[in-house]
Amino acid sequence: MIGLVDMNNFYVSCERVFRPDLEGRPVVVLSNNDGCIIARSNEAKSLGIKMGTPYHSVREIIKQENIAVFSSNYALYGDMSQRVMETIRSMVPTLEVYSIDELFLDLGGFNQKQKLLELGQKIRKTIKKHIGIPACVGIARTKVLAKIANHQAKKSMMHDGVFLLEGEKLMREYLSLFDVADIWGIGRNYAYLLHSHEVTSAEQFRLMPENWVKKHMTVVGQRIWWELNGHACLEIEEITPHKKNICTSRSFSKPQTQQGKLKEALATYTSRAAEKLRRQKSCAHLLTIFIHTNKFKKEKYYSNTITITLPEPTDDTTQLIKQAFTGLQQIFQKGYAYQKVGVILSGISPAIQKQLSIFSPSDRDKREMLMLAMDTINAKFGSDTVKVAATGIEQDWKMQQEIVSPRYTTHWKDLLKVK
DNA sequence: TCTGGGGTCCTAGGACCC
DNA sequence: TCTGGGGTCCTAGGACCC
Repeated sequence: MIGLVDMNNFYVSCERVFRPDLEGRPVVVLSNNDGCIIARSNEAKSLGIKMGTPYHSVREIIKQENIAVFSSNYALYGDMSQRVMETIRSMVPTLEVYSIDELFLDLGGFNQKQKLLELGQKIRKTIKKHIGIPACVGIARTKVLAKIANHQAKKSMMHDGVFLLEGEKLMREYLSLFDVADIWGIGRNYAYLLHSHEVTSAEQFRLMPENWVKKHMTVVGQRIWWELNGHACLEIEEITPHKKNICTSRSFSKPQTQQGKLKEALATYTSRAAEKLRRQKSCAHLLTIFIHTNKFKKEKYYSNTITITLPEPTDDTTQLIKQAFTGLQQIFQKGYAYQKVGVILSGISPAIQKQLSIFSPSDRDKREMLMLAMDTINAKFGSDTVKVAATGIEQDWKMQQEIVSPRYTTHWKDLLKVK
């Protein structure tokens, strides 16, 4: 059996751990740059606030209903997530961290209904007690079914936050009521396709001919179909594979026209991307830069992208920034107000297999030491304690985060004061 | 005024090789 | 008239996820 633990309204719940006064009050969390709503408390959901709504379009109702608003605080959410994962790992040894607020459990050994439900409850109670985050648990034979079971656990508190979806009769009953569009792996386009063939429930999809599914939805759809029919084809992946692409980008707080500002931002994002690269002990040999103006504006839209093949795979921040700048030079055009710049590292290989070119800089060892020193200092004293000068001092292009909560758990100066 | 960011997998088609 | 067969690698685009 497979379990899916999913934190309830995770970002909102993280904020509430340190602000218990917000319990019962509607709360929302905004995306980077305070752009969209990306998390909502149940109260906010019932007020009709939709996921992904631009903040500015709901200002009125936020005021009227006295909704608490937070900028996103990933330092906090990431740390809280790790704590939850570690806590659960001590109870169930085989698990897959699927996202910041979700994990799959391998419950292979457990088969008794009662035992499964008890374990689910124990997990919920422990993370609520130890970390303060509420969660629900869905249990079923496959990942896709566990996802559906989790929906059910969340939907009605009748089940006390744990739902076991097992047995032909129960499956038929719940899958008939479950919208095909809400199945994990069925997105907007497939939902549209299925609806146009009068398939609206998960049960109807499960009864479609396999050939039809394969033909119209490729093997991806076929796997979902199998999973829905109780045959597991998606395994628990305990080890997170190394990333094949690493992307860092942000929108500016205000549109930027000067190349100098874009360079600062680009150097900053490249530094971040290089850190991610070194953390997974990899090197990249392709570097892509993209820039674009705001497509929602009336002014003429410009966007461009360039991919540079690096002379040799590298994880060196200064090398990457140098290449990024030459790329920017080529796609930057005067006279536009840019909204965003970003960098993507790809062609990723393990750092040990570095393929040295004959032109490789002779001070390689020194550079490696430098990166190691930077990472060590920044890990100990906080991000950006030391950084490359090209990232700028003022950074007045930086994204807007007006209502961000303290980083309670990761920065000494933000530690919660009790008295 | 104001619209997030970071990923994965699959397929088809072209270039190229022997 | 008639124009091989079997592969690999790469890329773009489409689908999806949180």
